[in-house]
Amino acid sequence: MNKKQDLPWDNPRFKNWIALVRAEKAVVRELTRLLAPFGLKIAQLDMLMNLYRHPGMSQHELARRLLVGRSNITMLMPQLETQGLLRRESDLSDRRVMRLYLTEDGEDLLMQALEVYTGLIDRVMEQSTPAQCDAMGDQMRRIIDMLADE
Amino acid sequence: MNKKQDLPWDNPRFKNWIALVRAEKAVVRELTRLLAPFGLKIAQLDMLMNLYRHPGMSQHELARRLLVGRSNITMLMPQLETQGLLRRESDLSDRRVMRLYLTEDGEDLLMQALEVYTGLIDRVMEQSTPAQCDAMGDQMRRIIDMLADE
DNA sequence: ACATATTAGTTCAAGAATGAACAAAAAACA
DNA sequence: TGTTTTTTGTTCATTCTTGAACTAATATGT
Repeated sequence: MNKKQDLPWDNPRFKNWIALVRAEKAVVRELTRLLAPFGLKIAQLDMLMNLYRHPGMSQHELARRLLVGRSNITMLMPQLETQGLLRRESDLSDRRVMRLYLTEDGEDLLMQALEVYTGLIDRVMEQSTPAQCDAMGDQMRRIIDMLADE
Repeated sequence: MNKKQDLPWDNPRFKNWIALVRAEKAVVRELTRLLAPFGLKIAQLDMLMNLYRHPGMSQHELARRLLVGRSNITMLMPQLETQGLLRRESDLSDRRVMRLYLTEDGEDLLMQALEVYTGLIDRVMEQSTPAQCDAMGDQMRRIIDMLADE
């Protein structure tokens, strides 16, 4: 009922969520711009970051962690492999899985790109106090847990 | 220098930002799922929402507001028009611009979809107190302002 | 052991989003 | 007025992402 009265724009929660989406989009845009000189896209940087932290990850694990389809990983592999940023090795104990490792070049490029990334995030997050920033992060982690589907 | 010591994962700001990105992605995933029964995609819902608030918007204004390219709007138009959700009228005083208006059907569908959308956001935002939620929204708006490019 | 799941990765076709190049209309300016 | 710039929207080629169908390898259950 009351269709006109409870429009979402009057709902603080909704308005704040929309702000979050727009902020995220703006940062993604800027990050894309900053990464271009490295020949890297965000999706690729995400992969490198995850492989740095968890060397030997399988493609399936990587896909799950990045919230993308398995086929997406397959499609992105050739680029990263021919760029020499990572290498794939068949797992000997389970011949279905491919284990992924950064190369030296991949690690070097990652470090350079991360400096740009953290620089941007620092600038962005300086808009808030550390306490606010942490509170926001906690909120986000609660949301992630709530929607975790498995 | 100190490459290993200032890794971004030890940086609270960075960690919190990553959480935000993951939370946003999770919500987008869930929303996509919830909108499927309406035959709507998020991009289309965004357009309907903006046209509801600002009837008669031009495609260019809409693109800027949604942070997408102008061509993107052009490509999405045929779907929404043949679905009968909106109509386009040439502006008489400036024959370059197309003015966009929701149809009755578009408005009806929008209201139904918005109920689902706000329901999800309410559930998601219930993870925080109203004050925390507002604080987060303020942070996001500061970020948007900071990155506003024009 | 053997038939039946399930799982990892690939292939393929389709849908979205982008940016560059373009046409038409309007604005700016001389 | 007439020329040049800007602006609006479209077209097109390209890239990214997805999901379904498929193969090969492993698990499960009897």
